[in-house]
Amino acid sequence: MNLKELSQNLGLSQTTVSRALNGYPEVSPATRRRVEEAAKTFNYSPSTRAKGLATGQALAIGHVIPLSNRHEMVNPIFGDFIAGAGETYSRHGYEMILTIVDDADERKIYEGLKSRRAVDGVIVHGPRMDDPRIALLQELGLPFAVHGRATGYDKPYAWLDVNNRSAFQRATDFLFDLGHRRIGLINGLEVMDFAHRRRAGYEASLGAHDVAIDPKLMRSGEMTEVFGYQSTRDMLDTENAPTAILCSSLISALGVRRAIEEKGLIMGKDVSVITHDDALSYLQNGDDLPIFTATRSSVRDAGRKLAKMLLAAIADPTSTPQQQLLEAELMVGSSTGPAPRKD
Amino acid sequence: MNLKELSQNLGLSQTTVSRALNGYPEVSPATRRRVEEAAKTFNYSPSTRAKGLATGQALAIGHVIPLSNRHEMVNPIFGDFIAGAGETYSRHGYEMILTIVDDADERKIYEGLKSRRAVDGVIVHGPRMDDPRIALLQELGLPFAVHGRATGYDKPYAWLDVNNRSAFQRATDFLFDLGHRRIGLINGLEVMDFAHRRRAGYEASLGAHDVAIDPKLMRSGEMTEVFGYQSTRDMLDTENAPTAILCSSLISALGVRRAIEEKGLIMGKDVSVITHDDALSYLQNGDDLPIFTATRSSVRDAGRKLAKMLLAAIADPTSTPQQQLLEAELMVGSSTGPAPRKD
DNA sequence: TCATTCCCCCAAAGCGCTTTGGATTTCTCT
DNA sequence: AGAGAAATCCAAAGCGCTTTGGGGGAATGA
Repeated sequence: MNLKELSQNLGLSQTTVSRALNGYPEVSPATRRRVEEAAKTFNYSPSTRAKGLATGQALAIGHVIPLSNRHEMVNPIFGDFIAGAGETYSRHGYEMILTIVDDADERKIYEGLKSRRAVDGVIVHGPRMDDPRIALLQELGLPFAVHGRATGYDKPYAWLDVNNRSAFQRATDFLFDLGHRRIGLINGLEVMDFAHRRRAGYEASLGAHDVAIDPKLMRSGEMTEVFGYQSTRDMLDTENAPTAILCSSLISALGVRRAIEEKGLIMGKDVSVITHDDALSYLQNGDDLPIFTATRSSVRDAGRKLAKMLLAAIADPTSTPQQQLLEAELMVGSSTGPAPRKD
Repeated sequence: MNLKELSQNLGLSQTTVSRALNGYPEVSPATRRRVEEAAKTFNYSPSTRAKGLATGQALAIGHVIPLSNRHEMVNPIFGDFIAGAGETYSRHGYEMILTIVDDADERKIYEGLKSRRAVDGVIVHGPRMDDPRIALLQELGLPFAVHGRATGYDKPYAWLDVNNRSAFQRATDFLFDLGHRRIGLINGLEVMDFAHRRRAGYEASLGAHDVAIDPKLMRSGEMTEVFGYQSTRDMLDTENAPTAILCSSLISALGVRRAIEEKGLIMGKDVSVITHDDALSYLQNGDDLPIFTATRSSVRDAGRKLAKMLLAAIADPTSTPQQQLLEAELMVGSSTGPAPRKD
């Protein structure tokens, strides 16, 4: 069923039917009702492509997901983020177009998206330090919004980020308050902007407490369970082992716990652990009371908000770019406790 | 830059330029080269929408992701599957359109996709027992391919599935061979077809070894870490505790291990564990040598294959539906060992 | 040389929608 | 009742592409 058939069926012109369906005022309420009912019974909805051609809009948002640098790792965050964003899109009649690329082809992908007029805007995932994509998109004139920020790029652009720095600073402060002085950091890849900021927060707290930064207590890598495990095991094996560990992801935190328990130590007593928790639907931090003390911020919620932001920017291209900094909440669980006294 | 401008620029008609770019024979090699170069320098690529309108194709595949029944859980599999499928699509010039829905709205979504002519076909994720979507899609005449199968629907349709039944039967057999007789099953939600089949395999093996099915040894739920942990803890607390556990996901397996170790038992010695492993990029089962003994099948690879299958079905709608059953490989790790002797 | 076949190329129609610029009809007011 | 304003509706153009149905020129064969 297309517009033509529907309008013939109703004995109206295509113009009138189109207007009735799109809420234009030049149509009597009676006619509008009639049209809407017919559309429903015939199960008519306008062809996205034709509509897009006519209006010059794509009614679609692109998500370009980078495969983490040659590690072939798909960001585990991504499913939940998408779920959040998708909600917003469908409420506004937009479609979500996904592209998975390895970093090398990114430029081509964005250019293609632009020149094919396939999307009205894009969400940038996983910004890295000095990420070239932001300049590229600005140059292309393709509306965009970034999940995170890119240190090193200073012109204004739309982004939404968790305050990673303050979250990790606060978490570290919390450990100091508990009496810990040797605190390890198991971080994500530090080319990723978020990891860089987390480390900055961690180091700021160390500085504020007059504790020297010890490279032996810092690890950076893809945040897998195994990575958390190995890093922790190695740190605990050193002679001046940390009494607390800060960890960048719940997945690696599972590995951290494993290493601790394998050593016969008790998490929350011998070694304290704080992790960041993205509130992923398939990786809950305990049922009601959290297992891990965590800095928590829902990535799904971030998806919802960032999508809304991008749609607003598309609707009014002249507006100044929105920026939103979410504060993570510190949830105290059973993985932290007072530093063990040296005997 | 659009076709018209490009052709004027070249002093050719739109027809010729279009033909040159699409590989039609009625164009001299010299002209073709000239056109291709111009297209490259002007960064021209045809508008997807216009092309779609003209050809009647959408050049897009829809993925409709169900939010797991009122649990709001995004399938953790999904990121890796999509990554695999995306590869195939982009190689064939297709776009991937994602829609996230909760089960109630599914029908509307598929109807909308069809009537808006937004996609040329869809991938069905997470089929459940007697899944109504398959009949619906067949009725709508929208090409589709299923990741998994739906028990209870008997007409032929395109699918790709892991042989879950044989995998779990084999895994259970393996445990019997090691001398285990009390074997627990920690399964996914049994409305999901895959979980049903896994259970069937498990039960078949029990039957073949003359061991009665004990409901106390079987759990079914969303496969989170916490679920694995609690189920295992509960089972180990009973007086006739299992000496081996079969688990449906690596995530829950982490919880299984935690429960075992918390009890002061050793995995692979006191309690053996076999898990299914989807080879997710962010959840590797050890680095080189696997930690868990596992039935392994790459979900990313499944994505690649199923996408290819769907594209083939779209290219030739008259062909009979392809079906592909992948065998999971049993990888022996350190989580299994001979059954402890009763003293 | 002329007719025939290829080779290249083109004008124009059509895909399904929105939107501009009227054309009718119905109201409203004097 | 008659004129101007409102209220409804319509025909046709246009979005950017593909594709049908030729058309003219060069090459080929007799």
